[in-house]
Order: sequence, then structure tokens, then C-alpha cells
Amino acid sequence: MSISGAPESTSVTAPDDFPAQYDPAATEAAIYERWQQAGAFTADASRSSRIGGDRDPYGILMPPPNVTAILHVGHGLNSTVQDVLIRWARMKGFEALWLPGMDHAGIATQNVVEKQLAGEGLTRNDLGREKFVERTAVFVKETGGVILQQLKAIGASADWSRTAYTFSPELSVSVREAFVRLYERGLIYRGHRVIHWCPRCLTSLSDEEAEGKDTSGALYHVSYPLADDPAQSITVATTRPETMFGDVAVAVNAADERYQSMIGKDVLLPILDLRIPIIADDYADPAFGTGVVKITPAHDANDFEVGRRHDLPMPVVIDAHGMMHEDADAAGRVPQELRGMDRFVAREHVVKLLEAAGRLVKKEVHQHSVRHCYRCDTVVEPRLSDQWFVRMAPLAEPAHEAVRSGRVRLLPEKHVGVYEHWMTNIRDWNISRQIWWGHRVPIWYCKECDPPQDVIASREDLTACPYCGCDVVQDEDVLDTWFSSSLWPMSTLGWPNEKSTDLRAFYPSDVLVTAPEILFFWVARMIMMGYAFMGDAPFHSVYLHGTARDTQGRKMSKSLGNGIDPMDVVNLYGADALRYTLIAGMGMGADVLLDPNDLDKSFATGRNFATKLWNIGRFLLMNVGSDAVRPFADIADSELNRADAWILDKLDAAIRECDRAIGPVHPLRGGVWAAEERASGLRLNEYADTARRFVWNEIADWYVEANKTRLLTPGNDQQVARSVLVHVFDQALRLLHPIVPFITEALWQRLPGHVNGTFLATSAWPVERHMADSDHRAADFDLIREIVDAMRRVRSEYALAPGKMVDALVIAAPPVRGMLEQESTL
RNA sequence: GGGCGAAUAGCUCAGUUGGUUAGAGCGCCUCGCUUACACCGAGGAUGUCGGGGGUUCGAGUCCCUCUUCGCCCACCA
Repeated sequence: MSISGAPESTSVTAPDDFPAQYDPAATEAAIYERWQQAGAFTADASRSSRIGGDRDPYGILMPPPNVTAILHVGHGLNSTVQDVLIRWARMKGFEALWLPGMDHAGIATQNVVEKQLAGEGLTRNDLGREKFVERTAVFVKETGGVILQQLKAIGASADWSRTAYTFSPELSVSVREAFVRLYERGLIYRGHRVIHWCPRCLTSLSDEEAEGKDTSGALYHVSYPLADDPAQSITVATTRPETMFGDVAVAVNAADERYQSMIGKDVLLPILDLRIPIIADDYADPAFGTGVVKITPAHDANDFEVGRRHDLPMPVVIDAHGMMHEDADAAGRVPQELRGMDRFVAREHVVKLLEAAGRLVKKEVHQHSVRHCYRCDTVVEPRLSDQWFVRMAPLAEPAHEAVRSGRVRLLPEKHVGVYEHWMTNIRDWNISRQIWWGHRVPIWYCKECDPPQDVIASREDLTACPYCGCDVVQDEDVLDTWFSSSLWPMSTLGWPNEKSTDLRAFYPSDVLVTAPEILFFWVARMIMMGYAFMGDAPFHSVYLHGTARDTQGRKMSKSLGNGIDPMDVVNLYGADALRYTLIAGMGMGADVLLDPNDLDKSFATGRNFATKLWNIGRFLLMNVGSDAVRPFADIADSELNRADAWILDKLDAAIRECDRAIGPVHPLRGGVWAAEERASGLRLNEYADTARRFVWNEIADWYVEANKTRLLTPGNDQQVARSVLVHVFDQALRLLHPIVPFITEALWQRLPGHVNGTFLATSAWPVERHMADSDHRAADFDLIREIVDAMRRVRSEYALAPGKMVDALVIAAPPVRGMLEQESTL
């Protein structure tokens, strides 16, 4: 796709150039280009009322797509929602900033480049760290950011002059600053514990990045004989027999009468015949399995805790690649024949060995959740290692309170409970990754100094120890991509420079629009960091939209091949058709179902609507012409006829309902959402529906029809009709512009009296006009509509040919007869 | 194992605080190429609002229960 490669012939202002058929391909790119040239989307910080300007700011921060991403319907949905809101706010007179950007996406991007390397028969180790990072940076620079170009094609009115990147020099400064400050506050620490490890990506993962998947596995019951009385045994239940070489104890619950007498005795670890103790620990649940659990501290997070409590050794028997290997502590525990074997292959072997030894009591089917890497789907391995953690409880507290108090609202509200549960049970966040693509942990180690001076967190790169002057080495790890994402609302505005104009003008922003999947990955952490560094939440509303799914309800995805390429839709029907369809089909938080095999049907709603709009425009131009009409403001109330009064009344209603559906912009009082307004607004489907009804069922079906004769009859009334029609259509285009920006702009610029160089995108949102209460003309027109409806029904019932005239006037009462005579075109 | 949500027209879904004959888009049927539009217009059919019970003058809307789906969380090995 190409924005700039649009046909040059497009001239959207020439009134005589009005094709019978709307041609989005020939229109959209050119319009976008002109918006950009006019700086229509560039926010002016100096106009923000927060720093003395004349407009209240309104901000949306784009969830930064991965730098390697290409647009899919999910992005389309997400961006369209944001664009509707920002365009609405812009027209409402706010200094609107939609700040776009990209995420360097540590693991994901590294995986892409490693795959490339693999194609060349290389690994990242062949290149070495420096070369690998260089190569990745070049790759990102050359091919990254495609998605941002694609967003322009769907009309995204972001402020591209502020495009940010989580790995830019500027944002790297804020990442380092945040790390060091948290470290200095004691909120970042290094911990030695069992974490989630991806044996394919070769890095640790946070709890959120290790996704649980329900799996049908097996629970093996293995009997461990008592060391001093082999006739007796105790049976453990395990899902992972291959880890048994790392067993250092078996645990029972002290309250479990079955095993009380055995506590303190030893058992022999099968196959190895190693003595290990039977210990008592509450972790053992008498109700599960046999009530006896083997303790493998190096390969299970819970066992690790038990091991710590009982001061047990922690031999490692599986290596970083998920192969059977051992460290020095294991001292020959892994049998020779199993060494170097994949953990799952080893499992089968171990089971056979146990069977052969007569120690396998039974194997039962077991449903449980197994953690997988969210980037490559490999089964995650619990692994004992040193990692950097963020202490979350202190950070969570204000973030939790923010939602409870209404400073931040989550929509739809069903997510509030999930959020609170997570916040209440929050666990420390592992932020170090053993990959190369990302922000290096800003920690240096000095071999000469004693703790705590041997570990130095620094804002500047260090070459020598600040305490003793000797050499220091930097930590090898990089930070979780989501660490930099959590700073996005501040870092993109210039933090930590607190004098930054953007930061003062636009922090906090207003609405965050994203998918519920990343509520914890990202949203919750942004709120925490907002409080930690800015003392306030980064936004007041979180709009969590649904997912694009196929007709079978499956999430659209590349791997399933059931996706829809938004670019295909743009090329076939135009961006407006895509946008309108998505918005109209999306209830609050509801998924949008589309048929990837029938785009024509899936996007008929939007395409048909765009065509209708276009044709109303054509009617207007053909009947009114392109010369300026009498200014609507100069039309006296007394000059209006019933239809005019009626449509103006409907316009007021449409404005009111649209505003009500989208708004309110802010909490009405004190920056905090009152309970009764928490669920208000952001109903974009209602907005789309209202605007559509006004244009199609009110302007087109009735007002235009009622005006046909008037517009052909010279005289003052014709001038009034022209003026009102142009006014009403102009207002309708404004109401619709946030949803369907291209076609409305194209039509608006063709309206009689359009001033060259002005854009609908930057013009004002309609305000209600209010007819006098005593004005009955609108109600009269409604009466006429009802009569016409009734007549049509009767005609249809009696199967009267359309051309056949019926003298309805004969049966009508005199006052109505008069009105009907005047509305003869209906 | 907890928590949450959903079940409304053939399909996809709206129905904010309980109140007049339950709506939209797509699809379907009949008629119509009337000089903006057949990607259209006019008319029409289709719902015991998942089952059962309850509160109320009145419930798709509140309460209980059952059924079927879906999502999130979780150290029961």
C-alpha cells in the first residue's frame, strides 16, 4: 500500500468532478496527504490550558505496535476506536494529541532476527552481542514501522511528528532513570529463585509471559522405599518424573495421620538409591494425589520455597535448553544414559526405568495447566536463577486505589473485578531477560568492593567503579520490553525532563484504548508507574475493546490463516467502509465477528453506507449547485417550513445522542468518576447507529424527498430550502466525520461555499440549535409522515401500481388536506 | 479449584437506571430501474427475549435455580 502513490488526478474540490460512483482508492490517499500537509493532526502544546493556552488538552496514547508488526484487523479495530475519539475531541475544540509509536518488542524482534540468521546457518552467538544488536537495529530501521504507514491508510489521525519508539535514545534515558529511581527506593532487587524459563528463547519470563494452557497430562504415582526398612514405602504423585533426580526430600503434611510416623525418616530415591528425608510441610496437601509430594527445589517454584524453609540443597538436573544435564551440586545424579536428552524424551525413559524397578505404582490421566512461552509456545521450564525483580506491592497500592476511587475507570466494568483481584494478589515482577535486544540493565558490578558497593545502579555508563576506581562490568541482562512500555505515557512526553513542555501540557492523558489481554502486561503497570513517578494516573479511562473473530468465533490469527487483511478491505471498499463496519459492529467490549471468506458480506454495512452518503452529496450538488447559498444563520425561523423545522429538530436530537453516546470527555467533577457516570459514554456503536439513522432515515428518506419540488421551484422558498439542506448535510458530515473521515471530507469540500484550504477534520463539532417550544411545525411533519406511511401500507395491501394515483385528499380532514397538498412529492 | 461474563428474529448483535405494540445490520419474501442512490426505494414475514421459580401494578431488564457456551485467575505436585 502506498499513501503517496495515489493518482494525482484526484481533485477533491472541483464541483464538476463528482463521479457517479464513490471511488475510495482515488480519494483517500490524496485527502490524507492534504491533512498531513495542513498539519491537521499536529498538536500544539503551547495551546494547552495546562500551560496557559486557550484550549483544554485531550490525549490518547497509541498502544505501540511491535516494530516488526504488520496491520491486522485487531490493530484496525484498536486504531479506529482511538481515531474516532481523537477526531471527535479535535472537532470539539480540544487540543488533541494522539501520540503514536512503536515497541522494540525484545523477545519477539530478537526471534525474528534469529530466524533470519538461522536461514543463513548462523546463531546469534556466531555474531556476538554487539554485531547482533547492530544487525537487529538495522533490520528494524529498514523494515520496521510498516504498520505505522498502514495506519495512515485507514485514516489514523495521529501526530506523526511525535512518533516515539521504546528503544530510541530519548526513551532509553527514561527507562534508565526509572530503573535507577526504583532501585534507589528499594523497589528493584536481585533475587535468586525459581522463575519461568523458555528453553527455546533462552530467557526468563514474567508470570504474565508464561501463559497457562489446560493440558491433559499424567499423574505418576511412584513408590519411594524407606531407607532403613525397604519393605515399607511411601508413594509420591508427580506430573514430572524426569525431575526426580533433583529430589532432595519428600514432604507430607504434619496433620496427615497416614504419614506422621514416617516424618524424619529417610527414603531411597528410586533408580539412584539416594537417601533423602521425609519432611513435614504444609505445602503437602493430604487431599491431593497420595498426600506425598517430592521436593525438587531447583525445578519447581513451590518446591524451592519448601527447600528454603527446610534449608535443603538445590541440585540442578535440567539445563537452559531443557536437556537433562546437571550442575556441580547434583554430583552425578543424572544417569549417564539420560544426559543430553530432551526433558520430554527423558520423561518416557524415566517412566520405563521406574517400571523396570517396580516403583511405578500407577499412572492416571491428569488435567492441569502447563505454562507456555507467550512468544514461541514452548513449554516453560521452572529454572533456578538470579533475576532482577520489581517489588510490586508498594507500587500496586495507589494503582489499585485509583480504580477503586474512580480516578481511573475500566470499561466495560466487568474488568474491574479482574483488575482488583490481580492487584490484591500481586507478585513481584521479573524484569530481567537473558536476551540481547533491549535496554541493558543499568547495573555494574565491582569485584573489588564489598557489598553493597559492589553493585552499582547508574544513569551514566560506567567504566570504573565510583568507589574504588577499578574495572566494573555491566550486567549482561536486558529489561523486559514491558518495562519500557510501562513508562510510555510519560517517556513519550519527555519524562524524566519535568520541564518538558509536552509533559506539562499533556500529562495525564485521557483515554487508553486497548485489548483486555494486556490489562496486566501493560495497563496496570502504566498506572503504577504513573503514580510512582508523576504522582498521578496516566489516564482517566481505559477502554478495553473486543477481539476480531471469524464466523466460528475463533480469534483471527496468522497461524490459523483466518485473518482479514485490512489493506484488502481498504483496497476493495475503502477505509471508511472498514471503519464504519468495525465501529457499528462493536458493542461495549464485545467481539466483532467477520467472515474472512466473504469480505463483500462482512463489510456491506460500511460500504453501503458510504455509497448512500455519496449519493446524498450528489443530489445536493445536482439540485443546489456549487455556488454559495444564503447563509443558514440569516434564515429567519419564520421562513422555515414544516420539513425544515422537522429536520432541524432531528439534527438537534442526533447531536445530543451522539454526544451522549461518545462523551463525557472527562469526569464531570474533580477529575474523579462519580459512581453513576463511570459507565457513561464510549458507546461508539450507538454513536454510529444514531448518525446513520439521521443521515439515512431522516435526511435521505424524508427531508430530501420532501424537498424535491421546492428545490425546483424558483423563489425565496427555494433559497431557504437550499440553505437548510446544505446546513443540515454539512452538520451531518461533521457528525459522521470521526467514523468515516475520508468520504465526509471529500463531500464537505464539495459543499457550496466551501472555503479553499479549510478541512472538515479541523472544523467544529455541531451544537444544538433548539427550536422554540411553541413551534409545532416539526410535530406537524411527523403527522404527515405517519399519514404517508399509512397510505403506503394501504396501497401495498391493495397492490396498487405505484403510478396509480389515489385521491387521499378526498378522505382527509380539511386541515390535514392542506398539509398533504403541500407535501405532494411524498 | 476460584472469579467473571454471555444466552434476544435465519445470522451477527443493540437494548444505560424495570414501564406504552422488543430494535438494527445482513439475509429472506412481494413490488418497483420514479432524473441522488438497484451498494437503491416502497411494503412485508420471522422472536413463549436459554429452561424453571420468585419479587412487582408491571421484567428482556431485579432475585434464586438449572442448562449450555466463553473469558480470566490459580503453587494442589
